[in-house]
Amino acid sequence: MTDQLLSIGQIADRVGLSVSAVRYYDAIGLIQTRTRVSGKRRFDPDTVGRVNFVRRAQESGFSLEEISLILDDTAGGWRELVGAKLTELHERRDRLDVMISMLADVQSCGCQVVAGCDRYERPDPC
Amino acid sequence: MTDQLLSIGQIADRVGLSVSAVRYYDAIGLIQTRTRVSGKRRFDPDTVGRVNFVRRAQESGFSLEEISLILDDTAGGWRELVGAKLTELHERRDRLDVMISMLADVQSCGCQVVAGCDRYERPDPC
DNA sequence: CTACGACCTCATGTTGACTTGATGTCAAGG
DNA sequence: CCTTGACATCAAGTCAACATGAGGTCGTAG
Repeated sequence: MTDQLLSIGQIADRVGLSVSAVRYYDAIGLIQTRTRVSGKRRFDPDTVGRVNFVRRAQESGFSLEEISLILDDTAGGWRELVGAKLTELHERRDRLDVMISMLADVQSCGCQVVAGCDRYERPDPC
Repeated sequence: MTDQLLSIGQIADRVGLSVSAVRYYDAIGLIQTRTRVSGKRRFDPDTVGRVNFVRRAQESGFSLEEISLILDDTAGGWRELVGAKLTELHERRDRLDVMISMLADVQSCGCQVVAGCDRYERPDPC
């Protein structure tokens, strides 16, 4: 066994990120280097889970700064933040639904070019 | 009546964008200046609808370049593009749902700090 | 001994979607 | 006639989230 600490390359591999991205996360304090072995970073294994969370949160539109706040806030303020974000995500999903049906609508019309089609504005046929 | 063409300021007001943003859209060919009156841009009124579409599409994660393609492609390729985007949007919505339930889950746990909570990784309680 | 691969730092480049600043033009109102 | 406000151009700045490149350090394999 290689000790349970992970190198930056191992972290990168396990989460599907580049080494430089992981280094960046470290630099901005999103993750923490547990210790160094002759200058090289060694991470706690649970960093993998943390970074995976980061990636999922990013996909949902959170900035790295927001994610940092949510993950590490110890004052309890994160609950409020998460609540606000949830509202935002619900709105986002609603808009996404609108967009989806609108696109589906546009796609199923007979128009040659979308710019000339009114389905992207009104619900009536072209 | 002021003639039906709109100034850049009027466009900006109606879509809730800055004048410089509209100018930018013009510069990259996303919208078109119909004509100029002593150097000043005059737009077709339907530009408003077009820009509104642009904003909505942006909210759903399209880049301006993609939006341009979708709006103006005359070769019919846009249908395919829109189809691909629809698939993408569905995936996005699914991930959003996952994220929403995960966040809701995390929020409703008793943890002091999210980083120490495992709900963002597994479905079991903290 | 040397080469290699993985790591290091620090500085700078990249992309998208704008914004900001400097400087100039133009028509209308007082 | 002069000022004002809306417009114009062009260059450069901004922000996030990295990527890239130069130059140096390690430990190990051959």
